[in-house]
Amino acid sequence: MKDVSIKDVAARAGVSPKTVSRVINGEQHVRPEVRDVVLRVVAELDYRPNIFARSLSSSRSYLLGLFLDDPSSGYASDVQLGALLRCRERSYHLIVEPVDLAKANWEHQIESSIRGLRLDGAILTPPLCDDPRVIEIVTAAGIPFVRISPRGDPEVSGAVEMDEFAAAIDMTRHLIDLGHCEIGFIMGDPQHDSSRKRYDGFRYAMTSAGLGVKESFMMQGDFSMRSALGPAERLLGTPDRPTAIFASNDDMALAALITAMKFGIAVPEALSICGFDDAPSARTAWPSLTTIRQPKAEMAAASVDMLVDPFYRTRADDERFHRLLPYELIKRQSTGRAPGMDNVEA
Amino acid sequence: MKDVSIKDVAARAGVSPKTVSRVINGEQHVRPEVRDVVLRVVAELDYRPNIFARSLSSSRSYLLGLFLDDPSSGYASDVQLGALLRCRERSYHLIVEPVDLAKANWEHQIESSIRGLRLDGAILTPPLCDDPRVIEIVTAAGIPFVRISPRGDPEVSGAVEMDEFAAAIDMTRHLIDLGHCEIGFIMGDPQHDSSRKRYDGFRYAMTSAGLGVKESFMMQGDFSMRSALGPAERLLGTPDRPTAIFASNDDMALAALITAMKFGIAVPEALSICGFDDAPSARTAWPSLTTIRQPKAEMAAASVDMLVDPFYRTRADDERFHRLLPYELIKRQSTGRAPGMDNVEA
DNA sequence: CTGAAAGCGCTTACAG
DNA sequence: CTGAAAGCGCTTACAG
Repeated sequence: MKDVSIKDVAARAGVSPKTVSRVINGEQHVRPEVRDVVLRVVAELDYRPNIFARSLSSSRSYLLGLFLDDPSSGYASDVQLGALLRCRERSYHLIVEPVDLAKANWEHQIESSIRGLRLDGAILTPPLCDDPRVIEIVTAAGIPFVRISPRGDPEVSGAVEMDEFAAAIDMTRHLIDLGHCEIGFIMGDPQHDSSRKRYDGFRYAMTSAGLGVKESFMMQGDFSMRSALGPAERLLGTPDRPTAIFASNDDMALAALITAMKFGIAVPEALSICGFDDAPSARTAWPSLTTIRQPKAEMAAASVDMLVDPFYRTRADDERFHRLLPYELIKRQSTGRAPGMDNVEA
Repeated sequence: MKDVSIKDVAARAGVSPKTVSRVINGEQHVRPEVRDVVLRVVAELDYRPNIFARSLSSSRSYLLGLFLDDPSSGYASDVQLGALLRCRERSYHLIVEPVDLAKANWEHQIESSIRGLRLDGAILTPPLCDDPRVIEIVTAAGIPFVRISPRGDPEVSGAVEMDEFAAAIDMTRHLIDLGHCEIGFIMGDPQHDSSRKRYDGFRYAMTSAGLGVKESFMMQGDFSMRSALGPAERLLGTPDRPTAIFASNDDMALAALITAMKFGIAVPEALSICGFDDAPSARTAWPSLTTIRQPKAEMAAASVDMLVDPFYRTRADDERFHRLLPYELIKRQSTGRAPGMDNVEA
C-alpha cells in the first residue's frame, strides 16, 4: 500500500514529473488543457506531495515557528490559533516553541529549533521580541522574523501591533466622560513595553482633560491577577479612594473586582473598573468587564502573511511590513457614571 | 554557507556515512573508539541531521499530532505544553491541530493533517476521542493513536486517564467530613464522559454515607462559567438552599462563588464550594477554590511516551498502554465546616 | 563491526 | 510551454 508519488501522476497523465510539479505549485507556463488533465489525475489518485521530499530538494521547510514566553496564557492561545489557521490557508505548518528565559538552555533551545527544523521564519511575541539576546540568535540563524507588539526598533524586522497608547486614551476618556476624576491605575509588567504605552495613554488623557494624576493612585502589578490584589486593596482600603480603576489588563481588573466585592463596594454604582485585552473572563465576570479588545489572532495571522511573502526577506523595512491593527473599546457592565453624577444631572 | 552533511562528518572522522548514521541513531555494533571519534566530529562541526532527508528515506516523520476540540481552553494549554516538552525530550515534534466538529470540512482537515504531514501518531483529547467518526478516520489513516480520558472501549487504543469516579468520591467525602449533608451538584457537559463519572462518584459517596441525593439540588451545566450562573442562582436563591456546592469544574465553581457574593452568602462560613481541575483561576479566586488537580500535562506526556514506544503499534492493548495517573485533592479556602457544626463541637 | 550501492520523492538548473 | 538529468541528505537492504 505505497503512497502515490509524482511519477504515478505523471505516468497516468501522460506528462513528465516536472510538469506535474509545475501544476502542483501553481507555476506559470503550463497549457490549460495539460493543467486540467494533471489536476484531474491528482484528484483521482488522491495524490499528496511528500513534504519531506519537497523540503529536502527545495531547502525550504514550509515551517514557521511561534516563540512564546508563556504558552499557557490566554494571550498565547489566541495568538497561536490565529497563526495556526492562517498557516493552514497558506499551506504552511506552525511549530510552537515555548521559550523559558529563566532556564539555562533557552538559547540552545531556540537555535536547535530554528536550525534543526530549518524553520522558514519565526514569529516573536512579547517579551521575547524585546530581548536583544533573542533578536541576536534569530538574526544569526539567518531566518526572517516578525515581531508582535515590539518595543521600538522599527528597522530590526517587520512588526504587527495595535496602538496601545491610543486605546488607553480612549478608555480613559470613556471614564472621564462618565464623570470620573479620581482614577486609580494599575500598571502591568514593566518588562512589557505595552505596560508603559498604556500608562502613558492614561496619563496623557488625564492631563489633556485638565485632571491631575494622583501618584498615590498609581500602582504596580505584573499582569497577573495575584499581583494586583495588593494594589487593589491599597487603592480601595481607604476612605479617600478613587471612583474608578483602570487596570492594565483584565486579570488585574478581575482582582480589583474581587477586592471591591470583599470590601462591599458596589460595581459599577460606587466604583467603575475597566481592563484591557478582552480575555474570556472579562465576558463572564460579574459584572462583565469594560475592556479593550486586542486583535491577537489577527496580529498573528498578519505575521504569517508577512513571513510567507516572498518580498519580506529583502524588504522587511517596507511600510507594508509594519502594520497597525485596529482595536475596539468594548463597553460592558463594570463601568458606569461616577457616584454623585446621577444627582448632578437629575 | 552550506550546512554540514553526514558526508562531511564521515570524511572528517574517517568512516563511512553509514557509520555516522549508526552513531547518530544510537544503534548497536559500533566500536566505542569509533563512536567517540564520530561524536567529537559531530560536536566540532555542529552537525545537525537533516530531518527531511531522514524522514524521506525512513518514511517516518518524527511528527506527532495533538488534536484539540477547543485549542483556546486552559485544558488545551496544559495538555499541549505537556506533550510539547515530552516530544522535545524524545526528539519528536508536535503538530497541534484544532478540530472544529461544527465545521463541514473537519474530516478532511484531520485526514490531510495525518496523511499530508505523515504523522507518526496522534493524541486524541475529549470530546474528539469519543467521537466514532474521528476514531474511524484516524484508524483508516493507519496511524497509532492514544486517547486521553476516553469513555469506554479500552480495546480501541492505548489510553491515559485519571480515576474521575474516585476523585469525585474523595471530594464528596471531604464535604461530608466537614459536616455537610445538603450538597448541591452542578454537572458538566453531558458530551464529556467525565461529567457522568464525576456525577456518579458524587452520588456513590452520598449514598454510601447514608445521605440522600436531593434531585432539586442536581443542576446541569456545560463546564462553562456562563452555563453555571443560572443553576447557581436556582440553588442559592431559595431559603431551602444547600450548605455546599460541588461544581464539576472550576469555571462553574467560580460561577457559584460569584453568585454567592451577589446574594451576600459568605464562603466558606455559610456555604462551601468546590470545583474540579485546578485551573489557574481556582488558585487566584477569592476565596481560593478547593479542587481536584488533574495531571493534564503528565497525561499528555504519557501519551507521547506510548506513541514513541516501538511496541505500541503491535500491542496497544497491553496493560502498560492503559495508564491511570494519580490526581490530587487540593484543599483551599472555599470549603469549611457546615454552618452550625462549630457550635455542635463547642 | 563496517561499508558500497541504491533509492526515498521531490526540485533545481538547463536545454530545447 | 515541456522534459531529461542530477542532486538534496539521509536510510534501507545487502554484503562481507
